[in-house]
Amino acid sequence: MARLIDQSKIARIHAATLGLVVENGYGGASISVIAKKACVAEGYLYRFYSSKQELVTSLLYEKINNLIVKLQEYMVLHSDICKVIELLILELFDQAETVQDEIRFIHVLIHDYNFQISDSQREEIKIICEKVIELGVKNGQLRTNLSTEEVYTMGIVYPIEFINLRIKGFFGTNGWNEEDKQKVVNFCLNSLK
Amino acid sequence: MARLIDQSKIARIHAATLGLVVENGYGGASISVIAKKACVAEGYLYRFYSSKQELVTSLLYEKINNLIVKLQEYMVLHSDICKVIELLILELFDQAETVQDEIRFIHVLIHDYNFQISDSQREEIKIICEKVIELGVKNGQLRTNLSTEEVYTMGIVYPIEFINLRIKGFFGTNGWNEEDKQKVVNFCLNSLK
DNA sequence: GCATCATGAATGAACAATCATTCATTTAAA
DNA sequence: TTTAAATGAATGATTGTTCATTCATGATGC
Repeated sequence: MARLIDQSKIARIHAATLGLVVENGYGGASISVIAKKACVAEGYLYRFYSSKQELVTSLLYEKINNLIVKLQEYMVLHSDICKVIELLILELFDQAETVQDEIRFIHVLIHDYNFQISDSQREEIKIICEKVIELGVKNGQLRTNLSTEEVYTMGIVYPIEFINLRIKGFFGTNGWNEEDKQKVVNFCLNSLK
Repeated sequence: MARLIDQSKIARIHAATLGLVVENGYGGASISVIAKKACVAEGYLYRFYSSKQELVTSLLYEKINNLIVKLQEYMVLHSDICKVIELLILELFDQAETVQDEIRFIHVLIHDYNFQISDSQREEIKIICEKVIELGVKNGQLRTNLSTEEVYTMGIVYPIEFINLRIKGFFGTNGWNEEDKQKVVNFCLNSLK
């Protein structure tokens, strides 16, 4: 038998891809640069992915799925829908603090025209949003005429957009503190109440 | 004397660039394709721009400036700050309806890592947001503890994001009607009240 | 325990395609 | 005739991808 596949190489390719996409966008993350950063041969990733597009897409799928799973866990644990939304937003901040790249990776690719969230994930997100509305309305925590888009936008898009504004220092302020986080939570929740 | 510069060629280059960036993103809008679509020689645009980046950047600058000017006009005409915000959001919808590409062009590039709004424009936007807060608080139409980011996000980013969600048919619905537009206006205004 | 073989993990030079950019040349109007 | 507008073939760098080759190691026979 031949030697075993070195899993650390794959992990390194993943990490390098993530970092380079975040830093330079999809176009700026070329195979040769990814391979160099991962200390791996240029053609190596083609043993696992049929193309650069597939590599990045599968990575995106995974990161989004992590969020979906987290969100579903919250919904199982809490009947208080405001708590669920708060936990989700704080999770986004938390990821941005600890593994900053992951949240920016999603942010970059979600707005890139080479990509789109898979239909199944989009459907999952839609269903979750509808469940949020149903539960929130039932126990009187949310407005009755909420749309899927409003929940999605204020639960995910707004916080991610805020985080990126702060990471880029768009209005001169970099980073955030506990008060900022709570302010975002309240802002998003209020808009849905 | 030699002949005069054919202005329609420049206009065609602009239009082609806009359309292709919207359709395929910055990376997908190559010089050769732009030139082909504009029915112009490949190297022609270099008579007016020193690079592809400069061409696209100046186009972005112009489109954003149009919005800033529109917004400033609204603020001169109306002391009712809610009316100003409503007009701005309706203008975004209007542009999306009539010259769909312009609003998508901004949306694509604003999230592309090859670009950023110029410092001067960013400063202008910041100042306008602060003025909105000042006026809105003075006549009791807006909350007292509003941040620049909240005004910017709900006045511009949210509507643009909504429009793109609908253009892409993200949740299955394409386009919008008058009721949708008013709902967005109300949603954004309420979040700032 | 050691040498050998067979396997497939890993490499990286080579490929064609495409990229942005240049500039000698052509063209047409002043 | 003069001038500069306009062209588009050519350039060199870079792209994603391929595949013949190399290399490390687990299995096998002694």
